[in-house]
Amino acid sequence: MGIKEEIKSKFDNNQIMATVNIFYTANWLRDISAPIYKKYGLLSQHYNILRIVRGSNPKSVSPGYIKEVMLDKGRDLTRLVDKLVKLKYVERKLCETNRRKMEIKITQSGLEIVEVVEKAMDQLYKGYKLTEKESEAFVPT
Amino acid sequence: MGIKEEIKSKFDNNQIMATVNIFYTANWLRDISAPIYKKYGLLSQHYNILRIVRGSNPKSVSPGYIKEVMLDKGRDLTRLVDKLVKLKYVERKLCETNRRKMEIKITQSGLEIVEVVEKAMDQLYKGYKLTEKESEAFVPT
DNA sequence: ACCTTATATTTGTTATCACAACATTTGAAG
DNA sequence: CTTCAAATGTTGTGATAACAAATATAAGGT
Repeated sequence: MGIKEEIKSKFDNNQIMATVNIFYTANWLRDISAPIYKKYGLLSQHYNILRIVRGSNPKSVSPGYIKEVMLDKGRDLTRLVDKLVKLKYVERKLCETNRRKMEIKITQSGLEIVEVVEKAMDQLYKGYKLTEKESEAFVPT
Repeated sequence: MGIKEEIKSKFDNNQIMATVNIFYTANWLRDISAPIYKKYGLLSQHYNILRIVRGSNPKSVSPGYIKEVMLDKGRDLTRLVDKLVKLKYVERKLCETNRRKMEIKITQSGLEIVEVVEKAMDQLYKGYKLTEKESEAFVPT
């Protein structure tokens, strides 16, 4: 195998190993995060939605918008939001001007819960270590 | 804010952004991989199990062992294996010497299917681009 | 107005996840 | 030998994921 092929093969191999490790790391992150969300009866996706809805507060947002910007594409958004409604973290009502749309708005207790979870997550993130190399490599440029 | 705090804060921030991006990347990888698995009636976890079982072939392995080494901790291993048994990709029988254990062994068609999926995944991996920096950063040293 | 197509979200269904409870077998202490 | 804790898997159950189909509204053309 010539030098070029060798480099290429090394790169392919790195790419595959990296892919595996990304899966592994993401699963690990999910597993250490889940208990925190769970403490408040949420999934990471609920938290993600709450942050999105908070981001536009006091304007309300539509499910379609949420779906667009979610980290993990919300394939079952209606029922995720159902739960947040039931927990009274968001309110949902028909849009007056376009009756196909729903308007979703975060409540006061929604705001409070996001903040609490946010702090817990910050603590968690401080507790684990990505190497600086890993962190920097994964910050989009 | 002094220079030290600034650096630390930058690092914290990088770490959080990296974390978000790992989630994002992992979800993306999952989404582009899923259709390939699906084509053969599998989930990524099934594929992961098949590769593990193949790894020990012709020796058989126990569910406990699979659980240990799986990328995504198999929380419901029995039923994941159930499906592989139903598809005739593995065989499962009681261990003679320790009747608490099960012995799981890959079949010929299991071997074939892994190889096919493996090739499809290789093709996929060649089609997308992690930067070299990303790949290298995520190869464990 | 009426028909067709596009948009926005919900619902139905099957399979899977997550977690706890259960069952069986083993090994070891008394 | 009997009893009991640990090891190993399985099963039950409610919640969620994935995907297709259904509903409802809007918009545009004729």
